[in-house]
Amino acid sequence: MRTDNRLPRVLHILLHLDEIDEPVTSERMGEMFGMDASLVRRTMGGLRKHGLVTSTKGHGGGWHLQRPLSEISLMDVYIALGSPSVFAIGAPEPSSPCLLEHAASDATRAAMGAARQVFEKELGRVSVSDLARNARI
Amino acid sequence: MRTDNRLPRVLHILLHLDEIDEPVTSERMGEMFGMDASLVRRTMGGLRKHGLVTSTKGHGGGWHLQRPLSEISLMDVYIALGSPSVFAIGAPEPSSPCLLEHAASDATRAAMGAARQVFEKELGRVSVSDLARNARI
DNA sequence: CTATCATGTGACATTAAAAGTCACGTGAAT
DNA sequence: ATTCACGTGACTTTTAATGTCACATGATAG
Repeated sequence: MRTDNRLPRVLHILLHLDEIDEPVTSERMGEMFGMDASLVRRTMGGLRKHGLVTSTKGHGGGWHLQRPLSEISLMDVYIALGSPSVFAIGAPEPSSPCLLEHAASDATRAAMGAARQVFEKELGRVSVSDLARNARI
Repeated sequence: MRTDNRLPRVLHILLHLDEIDEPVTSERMGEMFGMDASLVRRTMGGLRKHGLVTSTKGHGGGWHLQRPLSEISLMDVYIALGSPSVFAIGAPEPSSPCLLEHAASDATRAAMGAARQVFEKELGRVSVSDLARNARI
């Protein structure tokens, strides 16, 4: 399985976006972060739909923040990315009515559920501006 | 990325293995669990290396448990599978010395680390025989 | 008005790792 | 000696993220 690295990448983008006053084009972001401009648009598009950023077309257009970073939690970003699945391991729906298979699936899921809760709680209590503050120390 | 379903699958196998007195061949396991016999051998081989099961060759050979299920925690099984990576999301090593990129990576990793700890703790406090007990209720 | 800039998006190519398959070597029991 | 069963290298298949390309859409400048 290939890991989904969008969360840290988007956080990085947002942190820089906050330091630039004028709108930033996808093209420029692509150069800054080593991404294809089209991929930038696609990724940022998710954030736009969730009200984190806005985009303007035409001359002088580009991306800018819609809310201050202090009002965006890492969890908001994670959700805006579509709440990608956290786990590389899984427990598929049991393929048989076998109770032992169910027990094995359930136990695996229980551990994953507990881990997921912690993951989301951690993301929820940190704002993107907290990261900027940490970086400055 | 495709999810790694080996943990629940192997737990299921171990639970059945405990209910069969004679050694079970890979061939038979393959039929029981819808796997290629070769894949069974490969998967169980990991468990053998960690002392959870043993295998015998030749007539009447096959797989059997080396320890009672009450002495095997889900964490033992997870480790025997090679401690596969838990997460489908990730934070790669920062590609630049940019402090903001580091902060973004670190925050993501911190949440993942907390989640991983909980995942492993949950696995550690459940034995495979606990699953059998749950299934019987 | 039209040329240019920039986003929006469908379609396709690439990549990475699990899962699955095949073939054959090794060793044990009859 | 034959059959059974594991052990394992090498390969193919599968799946979803990632990345790329081309072009439509809409906004601004002059």
